[in-house]
Amino acid sequence: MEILRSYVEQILAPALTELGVNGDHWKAMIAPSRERTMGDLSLPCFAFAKQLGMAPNLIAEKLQSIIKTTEVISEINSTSGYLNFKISSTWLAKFILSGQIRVGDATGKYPSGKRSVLIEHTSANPNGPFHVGRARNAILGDTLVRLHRLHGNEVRAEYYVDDMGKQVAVLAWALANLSTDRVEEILADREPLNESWKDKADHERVRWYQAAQVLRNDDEIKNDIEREIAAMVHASENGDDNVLTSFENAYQPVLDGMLQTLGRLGITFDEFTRESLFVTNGDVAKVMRQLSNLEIHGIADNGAEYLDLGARGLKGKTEFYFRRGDGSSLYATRDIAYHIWKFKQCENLINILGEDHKLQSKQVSLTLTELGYSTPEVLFYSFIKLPEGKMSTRKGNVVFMDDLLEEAKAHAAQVVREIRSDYNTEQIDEIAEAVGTSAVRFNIIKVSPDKGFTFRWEEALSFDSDSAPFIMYSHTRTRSIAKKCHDLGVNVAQNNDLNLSEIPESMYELLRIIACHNDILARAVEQSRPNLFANQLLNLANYYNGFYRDCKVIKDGVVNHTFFAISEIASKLLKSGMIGLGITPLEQM
RNA sequence: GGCCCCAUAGUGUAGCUUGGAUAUCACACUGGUUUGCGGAACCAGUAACCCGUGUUCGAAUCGCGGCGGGGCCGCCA
Repeated sequence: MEILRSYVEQILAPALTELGVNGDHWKAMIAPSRERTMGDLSLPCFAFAKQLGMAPNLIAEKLQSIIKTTEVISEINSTSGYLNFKISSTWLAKFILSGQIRVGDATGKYPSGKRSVLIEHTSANPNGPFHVGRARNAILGDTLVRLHRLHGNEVRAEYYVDDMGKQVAVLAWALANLSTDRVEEILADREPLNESWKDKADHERVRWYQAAQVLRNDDEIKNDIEREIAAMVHASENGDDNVLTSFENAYQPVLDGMLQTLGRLGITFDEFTRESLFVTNGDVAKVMRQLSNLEIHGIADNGAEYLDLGARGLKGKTEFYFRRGDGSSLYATRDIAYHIWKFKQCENLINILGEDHKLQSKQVSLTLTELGYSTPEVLFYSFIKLPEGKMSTRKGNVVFMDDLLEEAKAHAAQVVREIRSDYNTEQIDEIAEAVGTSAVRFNIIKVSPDKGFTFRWEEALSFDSDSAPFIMYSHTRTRSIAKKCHDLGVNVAQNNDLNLSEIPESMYELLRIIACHNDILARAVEQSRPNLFANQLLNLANYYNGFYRDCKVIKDGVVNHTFFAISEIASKLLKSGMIGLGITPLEQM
């Protein structure tokens, strides 16, 4: 609870001086109390023991006896070497009711101009539909975009489109050379295309991609195919317009289909940047010339060039190749050109990458440093597995995001139908869509990014626990109460009608969690850990429910203005926080 | 084989940077309350620091060594 910090320091300073503690290094030691019942901020006294020749618990007790409570700090206690400070409920209520807690807006309407960041996320190869593993990137990335905006940062969300290279070439080759019948013949032993997606290009065209992958393993013809594909790749890397156009015709409908899926999850981008740009505009050639002049530069027998990053602390395989023997560039080389370009757009970069990109990302960063540029922050995430092993678009053992969203929606509709028999089909459909997509997002962001997990249908479709629907329901309840107040002719709580003489425990608890709300948001943003804020929103919803139980906003047809004002503040924080996580706030559900 | 990441109750998670309280919070589970300003609610209880070792008055936290899970080690992307 950072709002309390300066007040604690203020009363602590003279007391510590009196005891004989000099300097202000103790300020850094003040930390949130471990348990809420003890206090809000605590000072561990162990570090003073040696200097003062006193036991820590005696120091804490001594300090407690010296320090007097204030209007802000209503309780000071000492337990086993800790001095605990608890915030005054009355002061806190006044503070919060005076509107001093920033609500924020995750859609970016009210940037504070604090910081401007360019977040690149997703950037999936446009060769097939999203499966839940690939979608972790998009969901984490988009949530980070939203949380930065909620925090007040200006954000540009960017998708780097891989419009050249082998994966796209394979797709283009297949579409040009294989008939529909031929594709189905090759994939005869696999699951057929799900009828629901037969007009969605990402689902449709991935079969061409998969069929081509099968043929590339066929000993009789693979050499011919490989030669044709290599020629296309080579041409694309030299900026051949015809080939790049054929690539675009192949992948763009696929990308559109993929973006349609993301759109359903509320994920959009401000900018799409194509990899080929840096080949055609000469940036890549320029970067390669610069790299060739570096001290750590080396040349292989066939003319391929690399940097020896071992000289810069890289362990394991230290040669980082940036130019092939035939003079063409590699993916990482183009990525360096892309980063240099990104730094011209914005000085703070964040990338969201799968853990398989760790080495690559390290190589890019070391090289950028070598060239005198700064480096991006990177959020790495582990993969989502299936109980039977890892997912692979190539092999076809995946759970498609489109299928998951449909299942989640169907499940949500079933629950709503049971609970709200009076809703019509249209209402149920709208609620089910919001609940289904929100639940899917939340189940992914509540897990720490660096931990892998196994996808289970049962868990993905579970709404009854620590889930988005729980938060959504609390928010809906706040709206329902506000509507009732409105019906009673009370639209806004009257400030002069507030009564703070008696503050119930559960209201105090809600106020305390509200007071920490933006501390948690700041930490989630600074450390790129959306799961921290997901947990905060769950807590907020929980404490609101406790408040709701004990503090009746409307009793016997009369509105309690104090409770109503608190309820409305919680409602706003819930709503802005939900949008920050990509959960859809509803008026009724 | 080499390098990197992860490991806290049944599940998820905080704490680890800067060692110090009875290890946080939520869900699940068990028991209870309650017919509600929306019960998708509330209250209570059970339950965990991967193993070993070192440093220390004190280790979830720091060092070393293991086990387990994941990733990487292409002139692929």
